Amino acid sequence: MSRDPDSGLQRIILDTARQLLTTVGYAQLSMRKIANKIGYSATSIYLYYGNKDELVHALIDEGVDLLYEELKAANEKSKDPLERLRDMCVAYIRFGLDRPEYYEIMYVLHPEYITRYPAEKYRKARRNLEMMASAITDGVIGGKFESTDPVLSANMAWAQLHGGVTLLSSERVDKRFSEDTLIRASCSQIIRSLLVNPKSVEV
Amino acid sequence: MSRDPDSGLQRIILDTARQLLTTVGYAQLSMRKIANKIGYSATSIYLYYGNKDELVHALIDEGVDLLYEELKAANEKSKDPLERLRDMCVAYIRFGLDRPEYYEIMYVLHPEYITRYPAEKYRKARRNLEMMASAITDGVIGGKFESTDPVLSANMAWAQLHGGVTLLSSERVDKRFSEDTLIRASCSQIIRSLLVNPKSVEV
DNA sequence: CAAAATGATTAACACCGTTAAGTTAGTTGA
DNA sequence: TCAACTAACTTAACGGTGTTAATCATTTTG
Repeated sequence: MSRDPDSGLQRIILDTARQLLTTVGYAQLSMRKIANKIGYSATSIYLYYGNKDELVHALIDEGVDLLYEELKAANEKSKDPLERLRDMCVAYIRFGLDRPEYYEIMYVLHPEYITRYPAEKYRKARRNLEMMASAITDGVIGGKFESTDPVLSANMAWAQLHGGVTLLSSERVDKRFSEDTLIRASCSQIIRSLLVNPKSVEV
Repeated sequence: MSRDPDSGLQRIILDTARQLLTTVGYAQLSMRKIANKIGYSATSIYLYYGNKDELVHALIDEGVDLLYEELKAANEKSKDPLERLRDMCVAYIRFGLDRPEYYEIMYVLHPEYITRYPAEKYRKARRNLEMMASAITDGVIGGKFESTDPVLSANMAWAQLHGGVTLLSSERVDKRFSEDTLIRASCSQIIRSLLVNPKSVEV
């Protein structure tokens, strides 16, 4: 399984899987559908991916990179830790709402699934959280933020963001509030919880 | 479908479905397994539940009631809005972690699923959030809390709690932090975001 | 040239939700 | 009493799923 990454068919499989994922969603993504679409038999996929897990893990990988790029761009837009954090929060939620299929396989799918996710890839996924943690740390150093444990704070921020994304995109949240209202509220909630002087709520 | 709720077999089906849900989890819950366990054919279930959705919705219903009882108990333990809210937050997270299968079908499962969830049941599910909102409102009236929109604040709190539950129970969260640490941090995060005077962080 | 490796296939297994048709037993009404 | 009807349940089947084993060409290598 998983031989030369560029051996033609493997790339085609991954491309088709990605396309199906983003069009019909994970629930409708099947080995047979991928195979049909490219004119191969379903079992051919198993020559390049040991099982469906491996294939989805490859897609998760892409999602992690995609999110990383978004977060990095947000993080580099400004020098101010507060703005960096705020922009990253917005970028995170936007990613979750704009690419729900990626978000689903990355962060929503069954725990069983993620258990089998290789440890090395785990580390890459953690970069994203670390980037937020370092913005918080910078804010603390700069005296604008207050946090006894920036990593814990980053995890709390993540929980807030993740909860927001999932409740929003599953339409479980109160429809009286617009998407924009909820995004703003989430971000200012996170920022305010870190500010030394929360009176300045110009988020 | 869904005739007399107490027509014997219907109850047995629901009981067995619940038992399978809590033992093997939703992913392993199938019509055929339920049927096998009670010695009937799978199609017999369709005499009492139109499809798997209906059956799962009945289970979701139970979960909603279960959570409601927990939240109500927490809400009635004290008169102080802050304590009420704090206890409800803890109760919510505990429910999510102690009954992950219920929590999954209630709040994690595919959006498609919840779309088909009947509107009347939706209302019942909303009671839970309203109870938190009213504790916040009481806190605002009492002058301890600050919130321009208690319902929005309740939704933010919910997002934080939901994010915490899902990240924790899917073990996506940093393992350096104990479950207890994360629960405490989530709750104090929520409370602090509402306090007029956040200096008193004795949560 | 024969042997081995490569890349793909077909057939099959064991599941899944669901539908249609059939069976069996019990009740009702003329 | 006996035919008609109804309720409760079953079997068979459809189309779908992930996955494995066996097979068949084709190409590469010794």
